[in-house]
Amino acid sequence: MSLDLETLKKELNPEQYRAVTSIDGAILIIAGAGSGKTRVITFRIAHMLDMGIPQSQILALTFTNKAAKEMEDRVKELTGRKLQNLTVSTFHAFGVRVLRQDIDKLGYRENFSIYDETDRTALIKECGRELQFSPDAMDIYKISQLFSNIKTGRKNWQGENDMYRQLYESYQEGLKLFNAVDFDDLIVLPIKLFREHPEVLARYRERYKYIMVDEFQDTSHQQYELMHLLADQNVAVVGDDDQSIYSWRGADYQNIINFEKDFKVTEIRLEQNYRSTGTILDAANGVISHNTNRKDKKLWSGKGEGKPIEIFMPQNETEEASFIAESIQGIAMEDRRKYDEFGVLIRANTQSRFIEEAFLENNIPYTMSGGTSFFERKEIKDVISYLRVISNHDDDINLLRIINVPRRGIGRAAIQVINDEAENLGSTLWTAIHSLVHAEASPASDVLKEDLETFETLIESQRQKLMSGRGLAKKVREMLEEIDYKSYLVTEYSKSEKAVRFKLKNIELFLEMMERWEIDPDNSNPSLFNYLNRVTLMSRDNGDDENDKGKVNLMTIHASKGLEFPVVFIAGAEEGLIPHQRSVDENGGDVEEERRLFYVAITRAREKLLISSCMKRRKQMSVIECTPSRFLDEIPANLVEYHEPQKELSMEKTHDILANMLKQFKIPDNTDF
DNA sequence: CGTCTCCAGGTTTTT
DNA sequence: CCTGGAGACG
Repeated sequence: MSLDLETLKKELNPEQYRAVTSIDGAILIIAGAGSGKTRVITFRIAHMLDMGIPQSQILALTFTNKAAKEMEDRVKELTGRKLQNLTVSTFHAFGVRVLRQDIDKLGYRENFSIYDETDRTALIKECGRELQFSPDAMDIYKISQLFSNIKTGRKNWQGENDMYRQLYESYQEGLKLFNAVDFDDLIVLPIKLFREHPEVLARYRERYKYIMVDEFQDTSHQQYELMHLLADQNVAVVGDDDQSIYSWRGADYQNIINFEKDFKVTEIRLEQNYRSTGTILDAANGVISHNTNRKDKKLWSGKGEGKPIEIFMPQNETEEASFIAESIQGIAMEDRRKYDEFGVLIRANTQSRFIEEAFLENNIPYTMSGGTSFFERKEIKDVISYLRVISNHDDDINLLRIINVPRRGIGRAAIQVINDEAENLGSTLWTAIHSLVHAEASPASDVLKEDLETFETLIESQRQKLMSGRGLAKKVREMLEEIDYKSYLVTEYSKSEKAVRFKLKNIELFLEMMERWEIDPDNSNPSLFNYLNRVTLMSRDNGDDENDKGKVNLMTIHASKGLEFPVVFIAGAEEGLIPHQRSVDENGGDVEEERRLFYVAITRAREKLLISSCMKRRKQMSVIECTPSRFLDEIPANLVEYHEPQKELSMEKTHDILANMLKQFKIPDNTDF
């Protein structure tokens, strides 16, 4: 398509047109939900290219791989160009790019490992053991969060935190020794690099003249800092403070205010919603208006009023699941909709289990994105760990993971020996193993020596193969055969043949994905190192694909941001789930972020929105009575069609809840059930 | 010393 | 369901 101004004027509304054609200077685009944000961004890039700006000067930063990929695809489609020099990437992936070039200046070696949450916890545990922290005193999850906050400057050492200071230092030393970086480092280290080496920064500033940041409300201070360092003057950020849902990860939509302070900003507001019916939009507006701390917006829709929002109250999560499955089948039939037009949104991954079961039972194809990510499955992690060790011998954490998988006689006592040796040498485990095998006076027994040598030879020979030449997937397949991973799975899961088959299938899937990546013509360098970096950053994102066509989309609300579906179910709209109990507890009763989350969920829907709130739900081992989410009360009652519970199973309590709901919603007389 | 077996306990959201 | 630990066995 030619993108002369005439065409743009026709294709876009006046505000969108302004956003697309304002290329110079600092622009803040406040883009309400469904206001055509992605369209604006892609047109903007296409327009810049059309104006003769070289693609290499453009840097577009997003938060998820999905968003980055979508943006890139859409620009390519729109311009019909290959655009191999256009940089569209997540903040973290951009960090990797920077570090890949110059990490040696920070004292790391170039084949560094990136540690995901699993590796990170393993390392913290390891350090904790060395420092003799009692295991009970360690809430790993909390410590991990604390470390993240410390590293990104959100918290200082004070009060009771201080007891973990030594642990943190040991954690940091570990990372450095293993030549590994964690997710926070991917932002923090580039900043450090740019600060300490202005000549490196200058190179990037010279190259990227036009910067764009999507989902700006989700930037952390660090990410803002990184952007600020890079940005000269032409920087456009796009965001919506009402959709800020990552504050627990350091996102701070106050960055919008910082941005206005640090740059001479032109603000453009996109307030026309092209996505949802009037009913859905009014519901969303009704909910979000209860938040006090926000930029006031008036989103409006040109679409008709649409159908009312339906609220259901299943007895429990099993019934909720089958209700959702059956409704999807019903609506698909009645409205002639394909399965991929449905989105089922949940607050927590744990909710997925029952819904997945119901889908399986009813033969509904679905994809679940998020959850225990594919790449975090044990069998996949094992393969990746092998590759990591092969790529970076000093990666102790991954070495420990696979040194006895499949079992090769290197158990706890052997590892103790290796550990001691490493401590003596002040080295990594790999070096210690080498020393134990080859040193004259080795503290290792002959048997152990032999086992260790076999392991060392295995890794070395695989390294020879995998680090050069093509055919990565094929070589990995051969490696798995050599270690006979299949037999390992068979013995390990001897009780469940089904589990074995499932795991083998996952590995097969993994290898196929790897192969596809490898032969992708856009992929200029299919090396092992590049693959590993990519895979770690992808960890949560499913390998999306064409695979999802024709399937119901099941996902957390967080994962649904930026997406839309003709029909949306929100499951588990109960107090304690949304707003989540932990969020309420941790924020001293402040539920504004949870409300934004609910707002995001509602605004995913184009035409039809169904919400369910269970009467009871299993929680840990017991069944608890549930109260409908307070946010349901914030939806204007005239937009809602309320369905009574289908079966009268329980007693007074149910009636109380019902009576409450009746008061809120004034059931229309024609609710027949 | 390594492996196997069995049981308990635990799940907010993600790059 | 899946991990991690304790304890028995070879």
